[in-house]
Amino acid sequence: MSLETVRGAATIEEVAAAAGVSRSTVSRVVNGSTAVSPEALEAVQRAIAELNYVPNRAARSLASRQTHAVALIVPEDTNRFFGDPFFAAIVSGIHSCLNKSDYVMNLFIASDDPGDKTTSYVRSGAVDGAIIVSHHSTDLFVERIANTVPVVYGGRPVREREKDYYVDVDNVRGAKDAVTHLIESGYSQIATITGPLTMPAGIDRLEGFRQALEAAGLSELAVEDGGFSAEGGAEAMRRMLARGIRPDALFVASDLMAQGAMGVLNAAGLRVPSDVAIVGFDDSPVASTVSPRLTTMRQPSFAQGERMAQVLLDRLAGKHPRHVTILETELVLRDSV
Amino acid sequence: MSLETVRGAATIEEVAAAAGVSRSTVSRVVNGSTAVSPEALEAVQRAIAELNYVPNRAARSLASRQTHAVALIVPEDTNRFFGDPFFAAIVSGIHSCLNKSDYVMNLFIASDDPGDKTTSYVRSGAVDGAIIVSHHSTDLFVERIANTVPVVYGGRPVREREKDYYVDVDNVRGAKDAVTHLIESGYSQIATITGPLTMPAGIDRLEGFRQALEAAGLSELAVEDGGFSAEGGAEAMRRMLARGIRPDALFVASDLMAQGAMGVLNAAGLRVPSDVAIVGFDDSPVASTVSPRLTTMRQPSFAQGERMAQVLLDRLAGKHPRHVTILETELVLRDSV
DNA sequence: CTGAAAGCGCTAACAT
DNA sequence: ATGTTAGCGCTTTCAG
Repeated sequence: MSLETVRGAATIEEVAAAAGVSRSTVSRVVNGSTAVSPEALEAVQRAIAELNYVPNRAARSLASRQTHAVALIVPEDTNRFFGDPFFAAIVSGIHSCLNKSDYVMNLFIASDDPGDKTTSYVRSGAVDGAIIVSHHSTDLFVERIANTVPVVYGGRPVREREKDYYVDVDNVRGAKDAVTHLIESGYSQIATITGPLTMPAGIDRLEGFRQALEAAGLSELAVEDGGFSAEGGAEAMRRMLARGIRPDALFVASDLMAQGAMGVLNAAGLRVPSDVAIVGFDDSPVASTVSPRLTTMRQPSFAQGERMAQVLLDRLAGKHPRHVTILETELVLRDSV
Repeated sequence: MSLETVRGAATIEEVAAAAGVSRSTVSRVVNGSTAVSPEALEAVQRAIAELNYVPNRAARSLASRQTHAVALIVPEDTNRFFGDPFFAAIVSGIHSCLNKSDYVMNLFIASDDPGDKTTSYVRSGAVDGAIIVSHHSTDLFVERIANTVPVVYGGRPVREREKDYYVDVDNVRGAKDAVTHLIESGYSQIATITGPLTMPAGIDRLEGFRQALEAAGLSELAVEDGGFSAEGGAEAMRRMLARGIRPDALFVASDLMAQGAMGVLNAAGLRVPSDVAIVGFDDSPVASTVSPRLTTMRQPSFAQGERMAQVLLDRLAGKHPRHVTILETELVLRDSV
């Protein structure tokens, strides 16, 4: 017994002894039960402070069947995840919300994970719930996870089910407004660089693009997939140019892709916005870094992250939050259109 | 008992029953012990597959006193952390190494918040070890964590102790080589924009700057702190210009700061490299994005992350890795000098 | 308001 | 090679 204390970790038993009460009472104090006399409370608190007691998480979790941890699961490859400011903002928001609670966050970058560590981690009871951001339609394990613990999705799930909880931005509306701005600015030869059309965000923004065009009686000049990355955006732009297509305006479904596209345009001797106007999406940090600064549709990613965490926390607390939250976007006017 | 199975989680007991063996044998199979007969192994594996058994992490951790999790602790404000490609590369490296092992990573963005969730998380036995990246001299909780579990630092710790384990790049040497390159290119009016001088990386790169100057018999023109951020770099540049200082070359201790500085230089009508040559540090993605593309000292951040994780894993496995690993940098010639 | 007792699901000696 | 036996440190009925 004293052998165990070698490692320095005081147990609830030792605290109980020091305070002259039973383990149960210490447990009540630790867990904030009101049914404790002031004297006992006082004694226990002193003992805890003296012994520098921190409850063992595994033991607590085993007994209570709760972990007070949530998984943040990102089915992307590592580079994409860490390179994309969109994720940065989402994670910040989640972290900000969780930080006010007594939950901790476990980050999983799940795609490069053939052994499916993520799924078995979740199924091992290591977390009480999960937040899943940006899953493609090809991600099979998502369902297995959703069958194991409460899940909140970032963005509309690929195959939406009635019981799904998610927080999304109004991508259709945002894209439509962005393109409408282009049209109202006098452009009519409008092409788009999309995200992957396996992702709802990619699909929805393309849909908004088309709605705006249709509402104005215009037809789409070109649609290229840029995969939501700077390099993909550059390639999409190259393909478009190679096909001899010369838009007077471009709706690019993410700022990162817009950055890539602008580089290619630049190299081709085309000026922004005089030759080609561009409106991006996200308002990520690069939007104000590139030259000319990018006019873009701002996406409230931080708020989205916060909200996702809050919805999950509410569910875990037994409350009944709304299944779907849609956040609005906002056009930020800069110099590229 | 059958009430428990409602949640669907099979226990080791159920697997044992299904396989017709004892719990111990199942445990041996799960943990890869060789002392199991082929028949038993076969039976247990089948039972595991049939019951979809995943060991409960809390129970396993409680009994074995190991968690197979490590904390990645980043004592930075969240925006800095996610905005900086340097961290992105480090974390990718860590993730890459951990992913090959059976350890999982718990990400902690430790605020200086006195509530100190991170510390108590670590002290609760939730992780077997920790990786701590980029701590300032002001971060108090670092020591408490290092006293609780094995720690590996990213970068030389502020107050280095003999027993510390860390992985760093050779900042002094790298900075010295960068500045030497400037000198050999014929520049002599050389100023620097440093990182925070509360951080070893900031201190060491300044030291290298001075060593190169001294070796060439030159004196330093100006030293401004740019705080390792783009905005800070811009401000540092503004201050320098406002003081009437006109370097012919600049050593900027991070590419992000160099980007900021270049914007200011540009706005002031100064051309790079004809008016002011610049060498950066990091070789972060922006280095090849800015115009002109930045000559910079490449830092092997991904490798650094990988190595940090490996050192920690080795320690946890009872091996005795070297306390200190220093990785070399490499000058990448582009267009800014 | 408090304590006793019974596990939570698993590992790890120790026998056999 | 396998089973038996104790716990790991905590929560949680259940009595009192």
